[in-house]
Amino acid sequence: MRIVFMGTPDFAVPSLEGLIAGGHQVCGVFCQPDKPVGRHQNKLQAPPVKQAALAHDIPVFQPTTLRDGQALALLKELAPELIVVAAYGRILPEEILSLPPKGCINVHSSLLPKYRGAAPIHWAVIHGEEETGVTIMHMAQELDAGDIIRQARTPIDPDETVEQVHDRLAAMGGTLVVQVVEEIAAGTAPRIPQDSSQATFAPMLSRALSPIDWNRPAREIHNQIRGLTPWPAASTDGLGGQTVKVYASCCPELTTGKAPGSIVAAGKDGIDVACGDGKVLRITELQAPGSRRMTAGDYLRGHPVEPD
RNA sequence: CGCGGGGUAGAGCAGUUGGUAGCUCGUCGGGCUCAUAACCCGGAGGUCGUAGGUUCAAGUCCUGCCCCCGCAA
Repeated sequence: MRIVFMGTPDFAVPSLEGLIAGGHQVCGVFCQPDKPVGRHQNKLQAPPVKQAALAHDIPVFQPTTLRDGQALALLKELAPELIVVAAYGRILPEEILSLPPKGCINVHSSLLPKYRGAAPIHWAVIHGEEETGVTIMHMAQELDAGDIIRQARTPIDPDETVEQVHDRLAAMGGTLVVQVVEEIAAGTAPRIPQDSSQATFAPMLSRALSPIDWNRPAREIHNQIRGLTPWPAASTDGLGGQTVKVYASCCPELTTGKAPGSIVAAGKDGIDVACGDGKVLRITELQAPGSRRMTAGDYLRGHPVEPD
């Protein structure tokens, strides 16, 4: 099938490559403009999808807006039968949604109608969900509200990080989207309306989510930590008077009578902190200001932490 | 030139006004112990990121370069 692909970050790459490997004619790729990424210089970096597209000699387009008519004209020229969108990061106007004869489909990393929005994987982990998945849907005007074509499910391990889940879902999306495109070509694709009354929203992350509230249960803090790594990362300012970012933790089945936030123990296995439910959260990987990310054991050699 | 922090032993850190390079952990050897991630004694391991400069003397002051990190994205 003749397809235009729209996507930007890592998550979208397996979908693009799946379509290419599936023998489809990807006649053009849209992604966000290159953005400065340099620390000291204003270097621009091509998004992962652009790099993948160029590696396959597919034309790449990076419009700053889809609403000035140029994007529409360009798409008419490309004349795709279908547009496939995966984490493009931009809302498609109605005139584009209605352009391709076979419509526009989207690869979304949650089990819709749950977790509509920009950061579905993160919020699923933060909320301690035991299962998530990918959804391929027809796109509608309302964000992530279109009719579902297919879903694939996967369990979330209680100690998995958002990065691990992300990579698995990206791969699943790449497989499932190819299957769906085949069904659309064959005219056998199902079309299941979402129950919008069950919808939840997963907004973009920000550093405002970072501070750890030790009054919360250990398990919830653990979910926060593994859901925010590596960015924006959970943080706490209790250690040695400085704010540290916490990248990894575990929940040993230990209880304590100490006040939430107190250091229960500090050793090479990690730093044990008392939580609101009387249980202990063990910090296993962290980062001090101006320093690099390291294990708790390494951190303790140069930053003595005494139990309270 | 977007702002700022930093590169010192295998790891993590300290090093005051320039004057013999230190701490904790690890490591090696020995001791104690039923035993141990415990304790005691002893040892090895660093051209202080790199290239120059100032100085009787530079980890420390000056300049260029490389790399890492935070903010910002």
